[in-house]
Amino acid sequence: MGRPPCCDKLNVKRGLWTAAEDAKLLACVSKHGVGNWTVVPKKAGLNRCGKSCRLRWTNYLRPDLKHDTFTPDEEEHIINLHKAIGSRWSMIAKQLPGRTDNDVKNYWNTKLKKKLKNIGIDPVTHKPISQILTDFGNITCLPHHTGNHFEPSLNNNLNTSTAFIPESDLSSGITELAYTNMVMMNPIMESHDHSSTSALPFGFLSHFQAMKQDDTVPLPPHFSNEVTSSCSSSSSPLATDLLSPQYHASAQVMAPSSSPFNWSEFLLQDPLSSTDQPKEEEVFHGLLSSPANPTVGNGIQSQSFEVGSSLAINGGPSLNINKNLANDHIASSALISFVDTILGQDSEIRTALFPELLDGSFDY
DNA sequence: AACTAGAGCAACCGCCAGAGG
DNA sequence: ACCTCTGGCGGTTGCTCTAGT
Repeated sequence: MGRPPCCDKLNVKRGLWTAAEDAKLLACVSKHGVGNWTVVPKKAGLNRCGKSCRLRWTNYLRPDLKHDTFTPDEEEHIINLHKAIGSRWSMIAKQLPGRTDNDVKNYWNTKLKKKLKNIGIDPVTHKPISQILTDFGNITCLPHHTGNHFEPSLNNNLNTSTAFIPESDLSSGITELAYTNMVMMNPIMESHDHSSTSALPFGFLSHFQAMKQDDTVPLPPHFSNEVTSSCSSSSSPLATDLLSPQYHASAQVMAPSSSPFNWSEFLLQDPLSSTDQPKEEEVFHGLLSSPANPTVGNGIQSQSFEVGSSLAINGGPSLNINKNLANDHIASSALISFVDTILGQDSEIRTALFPELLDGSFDY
């Protein structure tokens, strides 16, 4: 048999912690340190699960935690890091001294997502919603029968995707379903002849739904709920997006200057620059090794992570993430090769998972 | 004053990888 | 080798507070 359980799960106290419990936990941790959380409740005289004690300590009682509101600098860090690595809250939190993953996650969900939506940026892809709409306009109307056929399950599966729909878009006649479909289909559609995608492929959607139900079937990166650009091409603007004047123009339009920093800066760049696409951890270490990143744990030597500082990734060319890429030749070259790589990988994934989509004989 | 809706956030849930018995 | 646990993580829930009516 395995280990004995750490506590009687049915009889431990749950819910909010009292001041007395906090004091006991603090006293215990200061006396014995943080090691084996399974014995902490017994040592501290608490009727709590060890897991609950660990959570309380790491999220609230740790002496190095900040409990004040996030600063604009911290906001910048979170947004930049989210754009780079997605919802890896623990990794993001490690870059913000005194903040926990829970803090960062809550702040993102309650404040930053809304802030981005309000200025027309999709908080998942960090792309301007106007661009998504433009792309949608290039796809001819979704047929009614398709909507009727898929609406319930699609809405069920993709509720979160519609969260960012600006009211103006809804009032202008774009339904949530259409919007959802648009966002869903856009990454795949945009690299194909738009004229051939006038109807949603039933086989494709059912394939998608089947994959959602079967964990053994790998989802293509497009369908990740929270997209991470370090491992997925979909969150990064495609080559045509990055290099087109419309992309830059729309980014400018969608980012008013009322914020303490320029929000449009979060739209245009991707930290990956090398043709040899670095692994996720390498990318993040590339971020950490920026010349200005404060030190945070794991033995990683770093200094303050300045948004706008150059990112030297994996020994490759530096990307200044705050400079306009249109004016940055080096960065543009790096991005082009990066995007080429991504497009190639994208194509492979599509061929593997949706051969019918790439087969000219496929009949919708 | 009472009610309601929304925001904020602490805590829980469930999954995973690695480790212990 | 197998089973079960721990620790860590991201996602979600539900309670509390506050502002608006």
